[in-house]
Amino acid sequence: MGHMNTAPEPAARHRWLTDEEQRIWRSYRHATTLLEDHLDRQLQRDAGMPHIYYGLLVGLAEAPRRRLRMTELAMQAKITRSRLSHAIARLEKNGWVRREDCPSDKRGQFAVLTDEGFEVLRRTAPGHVTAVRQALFERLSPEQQKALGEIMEIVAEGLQPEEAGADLPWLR
Amino acid sequence: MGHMNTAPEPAARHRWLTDEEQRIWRSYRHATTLLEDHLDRQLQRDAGMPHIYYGLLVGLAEAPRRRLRMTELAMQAKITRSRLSHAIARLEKNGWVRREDCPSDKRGQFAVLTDEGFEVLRRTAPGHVTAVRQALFERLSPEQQKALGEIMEIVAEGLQPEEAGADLPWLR
DNA sequence: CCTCACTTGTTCAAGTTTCAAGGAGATGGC
DNA sequence: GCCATCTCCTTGAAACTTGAACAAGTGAGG
Repeated sequence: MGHMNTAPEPAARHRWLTDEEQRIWRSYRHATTLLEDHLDRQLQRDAGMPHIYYGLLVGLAEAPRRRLRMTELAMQAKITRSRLSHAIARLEKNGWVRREDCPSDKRGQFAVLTDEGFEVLRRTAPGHVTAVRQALFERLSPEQQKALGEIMEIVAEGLQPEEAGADLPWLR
Repeated sequence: MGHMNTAPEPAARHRWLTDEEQRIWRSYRHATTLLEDHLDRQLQRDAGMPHIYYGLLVGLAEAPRRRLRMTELAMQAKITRSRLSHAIARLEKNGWVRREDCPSDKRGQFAVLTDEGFEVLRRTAPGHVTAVRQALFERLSPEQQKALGEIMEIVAEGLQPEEAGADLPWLR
């Protein structure tokens, strides 16, 4: 919206990125794009699904009784309920997930990992881990790995959809 | 492919991630997902296009005569030609980009940033830079910024589609 | 009870991305 | 010149994502 020098926001907020910051930002964009594409293709090829769908199966596999309410799964995967609904429909068609009604809340649905889904995971997880290891961990020193973890934690913390904004409801 | 203990690859390659590595990997996934979603919504709201499309306009704005061959633009943005073709079609419909034939190669097309497209960029760039700054740079110490740049450069280097694999053609 | 506000999950339509296929032009050997 | 082959870019269909709208259910306060 605001775009001129005397806009509502202080001028300091409109300052450009320094050359160094631009360089860092470009590297970030470049690397994250390449890595996501790489893993997406790896999983599409080896497991027949995109990375995000794989993450859903992992989420279910780690949950008690291998099931999670739709909303919980959506939050854990950081996607909208709508997107999850479509995704589960597809995974259900594959036979890897099954829906179950929630007895205590008639609106609720559980997404349940089937044995077949678990099997897919068991079969493809090693290859996926290898891909992550080769692309990331094998290339970074222990110090860099530690730094990366800290940095990403800070960034994520600043963007939490709920926790951070919950006490400032008037902002949205 | 391989999935049992005595598979073609050495057992060492199948070792799981340590707890620490898993923590780092989760933070990475979490942060990059949130940041991309955040910027995508910011640009969809303020500029009426997804982040990647915005990046295409920036690429054109920085090019000599504000134009680039389709293939060059696709490489710079790290997307397929097909995807670019669809994207440019949409941006053309918005009046922000125009196609021009290449005189020296009749197969070739230039994507050219229109004045209107440049204007959109001029109007929305400050807000975008602010979003990046707030989400990333304002939260990291100078040392962390430096580390992030180095890490991302290393990761990107290992995933270059062409440069890196070109001398190992038998791998793909 | 009843009602109003909220939550849960789905659906629809529009937009985006992917993949395979293909038209058209360039290139290089013969 | 001619042919096979490669490159440039587009196309179409299927898969995936998004945001708004919605039906159904919950729950707190009267």
